[in-house]
Amino acid sequence: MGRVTGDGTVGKALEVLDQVAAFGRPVRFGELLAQSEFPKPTLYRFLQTLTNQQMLAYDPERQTYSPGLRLVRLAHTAWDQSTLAPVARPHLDALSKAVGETVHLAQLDHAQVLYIDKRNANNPVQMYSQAGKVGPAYCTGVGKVMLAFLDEDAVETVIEQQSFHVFTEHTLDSADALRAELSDIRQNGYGFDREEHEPGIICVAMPILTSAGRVLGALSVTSTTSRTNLAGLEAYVPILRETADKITRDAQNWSFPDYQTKETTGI
Amino acid sequence: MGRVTGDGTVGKALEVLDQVAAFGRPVRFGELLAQSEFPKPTLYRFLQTLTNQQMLAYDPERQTYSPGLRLVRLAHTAWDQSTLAPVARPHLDALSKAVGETVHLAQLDHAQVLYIDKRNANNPVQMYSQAGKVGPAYCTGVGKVMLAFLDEDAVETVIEQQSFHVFTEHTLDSADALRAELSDIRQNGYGFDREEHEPGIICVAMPILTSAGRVLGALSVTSTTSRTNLAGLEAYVPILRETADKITRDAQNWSFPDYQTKETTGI
DNA sequence: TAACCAGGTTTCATTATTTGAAACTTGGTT
DNA sequence: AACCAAGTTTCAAATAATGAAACCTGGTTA
Repeated sequence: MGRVTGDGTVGKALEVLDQVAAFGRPVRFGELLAQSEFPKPTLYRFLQTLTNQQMLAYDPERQTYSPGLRLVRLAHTAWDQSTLAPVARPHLDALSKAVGETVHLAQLDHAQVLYIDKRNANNPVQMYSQAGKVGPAYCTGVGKVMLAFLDEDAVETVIEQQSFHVFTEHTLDSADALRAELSDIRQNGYGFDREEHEPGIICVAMPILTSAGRVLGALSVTSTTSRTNLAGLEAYVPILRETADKITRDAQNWSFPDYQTKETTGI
Repeated sequence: MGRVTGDGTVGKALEVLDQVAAFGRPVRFGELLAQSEFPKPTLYRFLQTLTNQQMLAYDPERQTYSPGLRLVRLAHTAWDQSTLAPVARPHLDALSKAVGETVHLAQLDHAQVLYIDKRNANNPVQMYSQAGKVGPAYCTGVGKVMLAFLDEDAVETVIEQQSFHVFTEHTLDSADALRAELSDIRQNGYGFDREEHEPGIICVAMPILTSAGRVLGALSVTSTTSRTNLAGLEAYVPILRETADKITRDAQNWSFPDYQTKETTGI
């Protein structure tokens, strides 16, 4: 009965779009209907509209829907305009060259980590495969360092939304464990992923903050337990900090909020 | 009065989204209003809804809208599911290594070229910067080879939509010039960009076709007139053809339409 | 200080669109 | 030939979108 989506028709249509994307593979009308809150003709019309609008692609051969090319076009602008990526790019390149390990740039989106850019030391390139990918905040290096520097009520809101799904034996599995970890991170100024998300995978992560202390994003250097250990990764902290500082500075000169106050903007 | 967008409210909202993206920079309400066909409160509400839905990001400091992070998330799925990129990736890597020049993968979207992936020989990575970018079909190598292998009525539809803006002294500036060029390309099986889009920039391009001859996309190797010439680029035709064939084959094994007939799918 | 103004936001009766139960098609199967 | 699952269309009722006008609000000018 009550409102389900908010934001009227547009919100509902976008919910359908998310639903299609969530399948992660081309999906049939019936499959969507089975788990849709919308009645048949309503869902049908949304799919038609979204397909018309190229937000979905329809394969008539297989009668399946997938996210459409218009999203790729739009995301190009979004990535270039609403993320740290363009500002961070040269610094990420330099960091990658210096450390010779996989490097990530991430931002917080809702209560999740959104990967924005990546440098893969060994087989270079790859990437869109990673950019746009989302991951859990409570068990990744970048996620935890971003949470650590949110203000107190924001962090609680985000903590409530974590699933605390246990991926490995090291995964933090409760809000309290996470709070303790965040407190440590605030002390140190950086954090680790101690095989919390994937066995054998470890990383050091550094937040990117504005001069006012607001969280912009995070950087990390990732490796494996077979190649190094946490102490080894900790050696990257200075260069990570420098890189983060440079990104902060460039973001300031570019156009990020929280920077140019009314006074400096004025005239 | 008459319908403007089709697709009702959702179509209108997406039109606003496009309008914001088209600015290519954070944009204020007033600027949008000035060139919007919607009255003030209507535009206002669309912006609110889209912002709510994270399709737009609002910067309260500067009172500006930009495309939002939700697009980046959604595009990740779209790129991975509705483009040739995941199938082509290893072949593009190999091609890039072999030729040591910049390599592009593109698809046709509306009447435009949509760049899907890229390998930059010298400074590797970059990319999302390119992936999602659109370009003209009538004056790029990838654009022309894709047009050349469309069926006759499809190609005419697309030709009608070309702007024939003159970028350089070599730009094809009429439908007839383009038709002649496409005919040549059909003969050869591949095409060139002879500094038609940017002075000094040349490329060889190869279409990627299904076994039934339908256009899936195109590959190109790009260089500069200071480093090589068309004859030099033509040497890459064999490896381009091989690469395109491999992509065709893999696309077949993966899941592209026009391939698995009811018989092979059915059991 | 007061009047003014541009840019942005809200109201609310009118209008147009969305909604979904039910009926209908279609292609494939018993 | 009857049946069935999956997808598509209809149409009156319910709902949401619309936009002219009024209203804020912070900054600027007289």
